[in-house]
Amino acid sequence: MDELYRAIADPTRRAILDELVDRDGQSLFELCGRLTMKHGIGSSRQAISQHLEVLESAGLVIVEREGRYKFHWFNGEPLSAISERWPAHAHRSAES
Amino acid sequence: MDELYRAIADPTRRAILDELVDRDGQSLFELCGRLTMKHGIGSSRQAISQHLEVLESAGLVIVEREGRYKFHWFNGEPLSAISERWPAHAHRSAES
DNA sequence: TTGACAGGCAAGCGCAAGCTTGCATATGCT
DNA sequence: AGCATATGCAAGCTTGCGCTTGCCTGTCAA
Repeated sequence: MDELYRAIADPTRRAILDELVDRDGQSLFELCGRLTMKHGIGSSRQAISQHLEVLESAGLVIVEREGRYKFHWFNGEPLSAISERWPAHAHRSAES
Repeated sequence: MDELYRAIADPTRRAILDELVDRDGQSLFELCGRLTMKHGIGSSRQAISQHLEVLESAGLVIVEREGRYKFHWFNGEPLSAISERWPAHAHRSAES
């Protein structure tokens, strides 16, 4: 459960989540290309792979192997723990 | 906006938010005591103070000085950016 | 005014995290 | 079989972060 907050703490990993929401089921190479093009991220393939491991262990990305390819899907379910933990509205009640 | 994710990445800062939700308007000393008692956090006063700076710059904690005291309020509004950015439900549609 | 109390500032340490590099494994095509 | 493709593994480096330590500032009461 601690992995969730660590996972979304990195801007590159957040961009990966954005990309997967935009187009689900991408492979590692596909992700690397689109991250470079659309998000200006110049990290190596291994770096992205390590990010995906973190996202997977947090449950935010679901992986499915198919031959020599590895496809990734976004899963936003773990994020609900955040809005359930803290109220999203301002807690400070209006007082003079 | 990047500060939000960094702020909730640390378990001690998350405990501080929990504490402020539980009892709003605490001072620094009060927070240190309750964090030690209820959450088993043995960090020094300076450490907690630095955490509060991070939370404040993320907009998650609102500060109000009163004499020599400094009171802290929880503000959950910035958290809404998370649920607005990614869908909380599973994105992978059932297939096969 | 003196002293106690609440908090701030800044330098330094140790560890974890992100990234790179180099090599290894596995799948598919010809 | 042989080679290119797609990904995995592991060691090493560097930066950032959380924390401590020591001293300074500001506020209130006696």
